[in-house]
Amino acid sequence: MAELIKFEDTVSYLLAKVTTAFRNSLERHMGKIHLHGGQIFILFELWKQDGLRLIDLVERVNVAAPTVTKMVDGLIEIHLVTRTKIEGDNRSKRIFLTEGGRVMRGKIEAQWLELEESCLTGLTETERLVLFELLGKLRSSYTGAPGPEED
Amino acid sequence: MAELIKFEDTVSYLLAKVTTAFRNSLERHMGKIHLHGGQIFILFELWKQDGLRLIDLVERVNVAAPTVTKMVDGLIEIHLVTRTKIEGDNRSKRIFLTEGGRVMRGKIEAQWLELEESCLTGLTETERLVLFELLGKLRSSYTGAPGPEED
DNA sequence: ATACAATAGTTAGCCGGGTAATTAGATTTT
DNA sequence: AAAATCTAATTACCCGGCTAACTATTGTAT
Repeated sequence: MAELIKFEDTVSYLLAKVTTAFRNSLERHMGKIHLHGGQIFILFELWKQDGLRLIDLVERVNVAAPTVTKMVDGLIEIHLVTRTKIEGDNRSKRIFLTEGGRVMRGKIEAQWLELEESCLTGLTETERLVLFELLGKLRSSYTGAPGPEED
Repeated sequence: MAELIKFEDTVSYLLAKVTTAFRNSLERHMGKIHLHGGQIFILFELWKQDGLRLIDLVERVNVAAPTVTKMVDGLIEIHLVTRTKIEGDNRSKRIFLTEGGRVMRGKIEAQWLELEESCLTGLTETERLVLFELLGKLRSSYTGAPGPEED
């Protein structure tokens, strides 16, 4: 008879629990400044380089195109970005920060620091560094390896 | 002038990226056996104790009641569980595994091990242990601390 | 010029999370 | 007994992810 896995003893199990908890915490923190958790990743990229096309955001944020469309829709509704046609290519559109979108950075940074602190309480400085390192490895193990496609 | 945060250098940023990557990987692995990523956490609990009420699953899985309702709906559709009224309290219902639901455990364990290995490739045994430890601390920092509620 | 292929973006619809409001039944208070 | 409260579950609706399919436009081949 096959022996049973203790799911709770796997990294994947803990990852599942931690990731939903983190998403909730992110949403709660950003909700305090009337934003949603996903939108800020669009802003992160626009702060680095304004006027990106949707497809550029898709590459940089690493989520699917329809997801970016919806996030941008939300940001347009609250007047943090605009979406304008490109001259020379009627397919593309550029997304630009509004003044409000630029100003929002301060509030988001404040919430981000709170978020960071709230999830790292209880960890020593060394543990934080190690965690950062390991999460980085996890990330690249996902993005790097395409994974088996057999069905 | 306020100095700008490098969001990419925070644990929260990496956590966000790992979160979506992990969720995608989970969905892809479970999709291979025609399941969805959230449903298995219901099964985990029913394998430990069959016949739980919805509210019991809410506590154990740690997601909101409507989410559990939807997951159970999905599991009923594919005939892995049933939902039956309780005698003595017409508000509650118990969720029971079907034979198919019990048999599915083997397939899920296989996919789970693949998932685990795919995300841990590139980590040494020591790193895996440390990661497990740190994720455990993260988890309890979320579940343990209610967090500030000031608005 | 015409046909075909590639690209940019959106729409539709699904699951996983959430909150708010609702229904129905059980309990408690008066 | 009647009213009020609490509890269990569902429904409706939101955002964050996805895939598939569709619209337009641009580019390329014939």
